[in-house]
Formats: sequence, C-alpha cells, structure tokens
Amino acid sequence: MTTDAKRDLVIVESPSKARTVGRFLGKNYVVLASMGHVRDLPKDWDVEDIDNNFQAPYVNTKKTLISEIKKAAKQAESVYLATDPDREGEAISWHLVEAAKLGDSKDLKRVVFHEITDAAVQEAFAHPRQIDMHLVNAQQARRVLDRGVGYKGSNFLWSKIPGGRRKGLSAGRVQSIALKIIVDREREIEAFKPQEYWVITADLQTQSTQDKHIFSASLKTIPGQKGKPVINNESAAMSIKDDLERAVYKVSNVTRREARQRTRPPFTTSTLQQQAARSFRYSASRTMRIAQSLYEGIVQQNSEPEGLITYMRTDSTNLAENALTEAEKFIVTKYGADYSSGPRRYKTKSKSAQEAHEAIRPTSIENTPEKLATYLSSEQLRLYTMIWKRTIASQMTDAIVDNTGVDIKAIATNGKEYIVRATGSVIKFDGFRKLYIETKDEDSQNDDSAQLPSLQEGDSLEKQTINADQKFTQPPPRFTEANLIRFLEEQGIGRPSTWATIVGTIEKRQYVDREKSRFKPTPTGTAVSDLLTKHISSIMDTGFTAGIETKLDSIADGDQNWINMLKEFFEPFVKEISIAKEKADRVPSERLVQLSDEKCLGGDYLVIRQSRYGKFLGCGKFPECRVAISTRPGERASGEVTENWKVDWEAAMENCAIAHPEAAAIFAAAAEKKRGSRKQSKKRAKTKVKSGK
DNA sequence: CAGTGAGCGAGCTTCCGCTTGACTT
Repeated sequence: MTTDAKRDLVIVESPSKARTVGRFLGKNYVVLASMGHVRDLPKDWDVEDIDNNFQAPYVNTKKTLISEIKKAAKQAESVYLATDPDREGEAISWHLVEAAKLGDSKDLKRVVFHEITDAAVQEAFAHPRQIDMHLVNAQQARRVLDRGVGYKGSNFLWSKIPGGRRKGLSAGRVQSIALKIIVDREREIEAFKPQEYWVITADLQTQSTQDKHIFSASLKTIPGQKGKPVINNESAAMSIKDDLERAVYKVSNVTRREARQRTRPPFTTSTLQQQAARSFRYSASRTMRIAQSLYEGIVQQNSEPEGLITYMRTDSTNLAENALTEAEKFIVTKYGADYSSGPRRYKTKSKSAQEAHEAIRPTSIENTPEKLATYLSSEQLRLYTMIWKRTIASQMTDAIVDNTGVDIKAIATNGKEYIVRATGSVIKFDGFRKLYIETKDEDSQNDDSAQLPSLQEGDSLEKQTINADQKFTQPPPRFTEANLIRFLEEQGIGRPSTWATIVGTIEKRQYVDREKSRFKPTPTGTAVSDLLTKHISSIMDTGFTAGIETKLDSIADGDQNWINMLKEFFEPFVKEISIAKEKADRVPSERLVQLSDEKCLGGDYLVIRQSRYGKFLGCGKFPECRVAISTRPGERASGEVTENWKVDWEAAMENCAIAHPEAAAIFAAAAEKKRGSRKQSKKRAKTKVKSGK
C-alpha cells in the first residue's frame, strides 16, 4: 500500500484508546476519539409534551471535533464506529452518525471489543455489524427520563424551599437516592438508644511447666441462659466475675476447622475506589485522577507514552486471556506452581453491570512496581502497586487457615458451670496472601487471628485475671464516600463514570457536610430528602429505580418500545409532581438553618450560614439583628463584643438592640469602651426595622 | 483581604453519562 492510499476512519471514545488501537491497526487507519458524547438534549429542553413522542432536538456539543470527523470520513473508504460496547457507547456511535452525517459515507461499520488487545481488536474488525437501534433507544429513554425527573424534581424543590432556585437546589434519579440514604442513616443514629452490655473475658494459663502460655477466652454460656450470654448491668457482671474468679478451669472441647480465605476478584471502579479509601484515605475523585494518569501512560525513557493500566471506569471483573496467562506465568516463576490457581474467572456481582471493558489491571504484569518506581509519583506508585498486586493475587490460590475453637468449662465454687471459649487461627498455607493482604474496613472489627497454645481435652488451666468491661451498643456509622458508592452500586444506581461526581453534587448543593470524612446531612439536605420522599416517593424508592433499569434492558432487547416506556413512566410521574406542587407545604426557612453552639448578645442562637465567601455565624433574628461573625479558623464567637462583629458597627448595634432589647446595655457599655479609638463614620446602614410578624 | 444572610420577583438554573483539557494557586 502506498502512502497515498485512502485511510479508513476509526472512532473510539478516549484519546488514549485511540493511540493504542492505532498502534494495533497500523498506518492505513486514522483513529479519532469522540471524547464521550457529542450531542445532548438542549439545556433548556424538558419533557413538556408527552404526546410529542419525546422527539428531542439534540444539539451538537463538540462542533470542532465533529467537523474534524466529517473531514476524515470524506477521505476514508470505510468508517468504523468503535465506541464502547454498551448502551451509552452504542448511542455515541449513532449520535456520531447523525451529527457528522456519516450515513452518507459509503461503508459504515460498527465494531465492538471488550478489551484493548491486538487479538480482540483484529477479531472485532473481522466481524463488523450495524448499529443496534434497540440499544440506542434504551439510551435515549435513559437520557430523557433523567432529564424529566431531574428538571421536574428540581422545579418542585424550587417551589417549596425558600431560596431553592437561587441556590440551584436539585433533585435527580441518582443524587436524591444518595441523599436519602444519608438522611435515613442519620435518623437511625438519632433514634438509637445505646444498650449497656458487659464483656467478660478470662486470661488463662497453661499448666505445663516448661511452656507457660497465657491466652484469653471470652464467656460463651451462662448457666440458665440459652445462646449468647446477655449481661446488661453491673451487678450481673460482677456476680459472674466473682464466680469466675473462684472457678476451676478445664478444657472440655477442642475443634479444628480448616477454612479458606478466598482471593478477591480484580478491581472494578467501585472496588478500586473503596480500597484506595481504606488503604490510603484517597477520595474517589483523587483515585480516579491518579488512575486516569496511569491509564494515559507515563513517558518512560526513550519510548512513547504507554498506558500502564486498562480502562479505569469499568464494572467488569473480567481479565483478558493474555493477562490470565501472563499472570499465571509470573506466579509460577516467582512463587511456584502451588501458588497458581490456573486461570480464574470471576463473575460480576452487580446486576446492572454492562461489562464494556475489562477489570482494572496492569497492561503488562512485567511492569512491576519496582521497575516503574522511578517514573511514577508516590501516589501513582501506591495506586499502581495495589492494582498490580490485586490482579496477580486474583490468579493465586486461596489461603488455607486452621481455625481452632477451645471450649473451657469453668466450675465455680457454688457449683455453677460456665463455658468460656478461646478461638485462634493459624495460616496453614498463605496462597495469595504472600503477595496481597487487604486493608480491612474500619467498620468491621473482627480480631480472631490470635495464636493459641496447643491444648487437649481435659487440660487444666490456671486463671490469671478475669476482666469485666462495660460497653454500650453503638449506632450504625455514618456513610463514608466508599460506603456510599458501594451501596449505590449494589442497588444498581449510577455508573462507574459518575460515582465520584455524585458525591461532589450532593456536597456542592450543601445537602451534606463531612464530619471526620463521613457524611452528615445538613438541614437543607434533610428538608429536600423529606420533601421528595413524602411527595415524589417514586424516585426515592430503590426498588422503583431498579425497575427502570429492567425496563431499559427490555428496550435494549427489543421487547419494549422506548416511547411507550417513557409514556408509561411520565404519565403518572407528571401527575405525581402536580399533586405534590399543590399539596406540599412550603418549607419554613427556619428549618433550613443550622444552629451553632454560640449565642448572640440577645440570647438568640447564632446560626451557621453560607455565603459566597464561606461559612459565617449570623444572628437567628436576621434581618432584625444584623450581627454577623466570621468563622475563619481561630476566630470564635463570644458573648463579648469583639472586633469581629461585622457590618457597620453602629447599625449592627442599633439593630441588635432593637431586636434584643436586653442587649442594649451591653452594647452601650462596649461602645463606651471603644469611643475615642474610633473615627466617627457616617451612619449609612439602613436602620429600617420590620416588626416581627 | 473582604464581608456575607432573607424576600422582593425578573431571569436563570436544574438532570445523568460519556470523555478530557484549560484554566489558576
């Protein structure tokens, strides 16, 4: 082939992918990237007229790119649409055809591959197909539904929440459910009544003279009680403690059970985000930013940039065949055949997974973290190492653990028989743990990895100390980013590309705050969630949302018409909204305000308010009292008049004194103290005071 | 470094998913 030959056009979604695919295809192809969607609904379009069959006038969102594609298509013999093999990808292909008028070009082919390997790409190009309009229509339905729910829901909020429009409050299929579970959890925590309970443990010592071991056993049964011991007050605990203090200890039963600790599947977006949060405390968005840089590749010496990991927005745990064999080879060479499980394929748990890509894995196992250390920043190296290890570990054998349980009879002097139990586990075969040990979730506390001495039935033990600790049951913890993302994924809500941004949305709207990196709803967030739950219950119901996903699937399968589906959805939904607008009460503005611990001079609570400069404290009686205090770090409000009292000093004083008559004297005294150091400034603040209604 | 908010009501904003840069500190 000569250089003058026509070069076929290939369109993928991501520029990095374009580079790699271009390398596989060679010089006769031009590979361009669509950079995601190229058309969208007009910003001001809403589902107004249901009888109009939802014919949205799409607008081009990437004009220069589209004209580039047009130009390249004119010079091409064939155009290959190689966007991602899922609902959105299929739609992107169709939108490309519509936007760049590719339908005019002679030879239009849709090709799909689930992994970016030479073999997969060649295979895909050997079997082109047509655009699947069922899939495209499922996407159109999804898009229109989200727009309708989002805009109508937001509009409803604006009509019921003071200042809601100005603050840009929003509702949506995904964000509103995310908000609701945070609010629901907070209610659970508020309603939680801690229960007292006591934990009793016995430190025991083996009797054998040459090898004295001390280990701990916890109370398992109390005479007269069935099941787990229940001790809920001090006197009960003390009487048991007394019994155990004067008891004879003898091993009554020893059980050994072999258990497997299973390997974990390779990373998907959500598991990567969760694990990076647990291990490094990275936010989901930070993890994604780092992963993106690894995906785009690092320029190593004397070579062109090479992507270090596969695509980072994925819901699949699948690994390419060549990755499986490469991993196996690596494991056998490095650790021996005992450690290789052979190719192990994981089923993706999430029902809504579309599996357009592979799991997140290194593009080459040979790129060991050690080898890349000099090219990567420390955060890149950390994340890469985790991905690299988890990928290999997923192909290693399970660890085998010996779990031992020892029941010990404690016979008290009064004849009561208790049983205390010690558990221990010993790793018999480390398997994947040789390479990869996961950081556990701080919410799950299981600590039974203690080592036990070897014990036989009938062995006598000597009591060392008996511990009785008072505890209280704990409320469920607030959600972290990682917990929230896991929940949403389990419910089939949101997609890998959006999880990190969902968190950003509910924070930007100030629906939630963070306290020690856990989400706590704000008064506005609570009001929004309650309003939607009460009046637009459909979108707040996870089951309902899951049902939408099923319907979209049936459109994709060609079993349902997308326009009918939208009609069936919006008819009741529009009704629901209009009833809600009629029936719901406007939220009183006091409910949107967060009290602080500080009080204004007049005794009213200062409330935490938000301005465009950040948070500050203002008097709860605004606008009658205009006192405001900065909450810059290190500055606190106080009962005394300080330099921080803002706005025009005299106006503030005057207003405050009117709003809080009892504060007048304090102001007068403070003003007296201040006099002299202050220049007389012209009083220009408005002193018009409305009498409180 | 400043200085903030509410309501008024004229004129905007709001959704989810797909993908990167072009900005400044």
